[in-house]
Amino acid sequence: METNVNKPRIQLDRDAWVEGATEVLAEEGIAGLRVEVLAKRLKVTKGSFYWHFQDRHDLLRAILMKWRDGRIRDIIKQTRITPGHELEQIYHVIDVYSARRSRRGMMIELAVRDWARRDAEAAAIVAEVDETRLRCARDLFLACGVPMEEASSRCMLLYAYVFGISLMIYDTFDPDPARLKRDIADLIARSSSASSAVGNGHRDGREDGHAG
Amino acid sequence: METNVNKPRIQLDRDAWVEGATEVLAEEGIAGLRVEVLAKRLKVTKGSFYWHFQDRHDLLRAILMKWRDGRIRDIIKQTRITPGHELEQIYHVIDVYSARRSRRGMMIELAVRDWARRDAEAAAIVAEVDETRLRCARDLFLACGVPMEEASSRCMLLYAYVFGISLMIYDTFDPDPARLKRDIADLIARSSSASSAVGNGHRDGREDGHAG
DNA sequence: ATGGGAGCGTACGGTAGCGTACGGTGCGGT
DNA sequence: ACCGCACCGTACGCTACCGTACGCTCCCAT
Repeated sequence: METNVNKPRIQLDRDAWVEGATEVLAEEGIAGLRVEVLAKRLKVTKGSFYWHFQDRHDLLRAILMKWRDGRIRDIIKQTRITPGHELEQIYHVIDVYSARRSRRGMMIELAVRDWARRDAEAAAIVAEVDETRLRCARDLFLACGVPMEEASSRCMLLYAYVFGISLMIYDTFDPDPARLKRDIADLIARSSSASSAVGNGHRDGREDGHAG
Repeated sequence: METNVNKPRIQLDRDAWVEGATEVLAEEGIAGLRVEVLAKRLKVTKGSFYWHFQDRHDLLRAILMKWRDGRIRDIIKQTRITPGHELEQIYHVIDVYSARRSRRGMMIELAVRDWARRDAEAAAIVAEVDETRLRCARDLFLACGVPMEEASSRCMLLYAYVFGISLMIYDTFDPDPARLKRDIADLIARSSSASSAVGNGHRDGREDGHAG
């Protein structure tokens, strides 16, 4: 916030708390998100917390809403169709959710989804986000010429894959994880029904033909 | 509880505790698994608990080991190759992990994986289970005639999908979830490299050719 | 029948965390 | 100058939970 003040007097606002809380959520999960711990992390005491928030639940709601807004804004931005690059965009979406690409984002994602398994409010938010993401991704497949039902299946598979893969621990399974991920992306993105926009510069010479 | 004994005198053994603990784990997550809560659920006090277990951590280790053993035994059993039915078996594996088929099992699965994100011991167990499952599923693909690398990709996609899909909330996305799941299973299982064992009785007339 | 141990209950001390009450501090406005 | 408010610290009561100490009660073997 304060750019260069020497003696900061860093007044925390509500959003700073939400920001820090999201960080803790990513690291410790919803159960590890305690207000006293969070306060210590922000170098203040909970006296401050209860100035900005009515109670812990008030914070949790704020976290959820901010997360939802960010995710929805993000997916809309990244799936805004640029004609001629639809398939490329699909690969891009897969890559963006790759855990390594933004470990932090995925940790939050998983924490929120675990939270949603036992909390109706969180579940409602996740439902909103999923709905939006699925529709956006489906539109991308549709723009590739994939028929409606197949587009639905493939975008669902896409998201299930990106979340599921980051739940798995498979260090010793395959000697070439990069190849693995590329091939899986192909399985998800390359439709036999697509208007063969494959090879528009994105698939840098890997069309070695084992998939049709 | 007891079938016909009037005054039960139900002595709890270690395994009964582990069983109950796994139940709580599924419902509340690892953070919600408290020994006093568990004791209350089993209608005893924690005085009993500390007879059977050294401490809480002792219980957690027992849970992990039992889970691992069960999962490994299960996957080996379900992927024991019956010649001529390999592809069918792949579809079966996908179906078995379908959340509806065993909601309880998937809840435990997700709870353990969430646990593993912050605990090295749990992570090691999950790694073992994943390794075994992936190898078993890959062998199934190989038996279908799928080449090694593609078999690796597809079995990875298979597991990522089954876990990922149960993290999502998509009630209102597609009007026909059953079709969705069938089509996704096709995307995962049907390889263009497979020795076309498709249609051996499992795919009950759905070869309508959009993925030929 | 009885002594011992397996299994459990009771009681306790200690810590972490929630939420409240209230007092202190610095800064902007007048 | 000083007032008030936004922001924060301190102190407290309460509950949940961990782990320990110890006593009680069945059951079984001798």
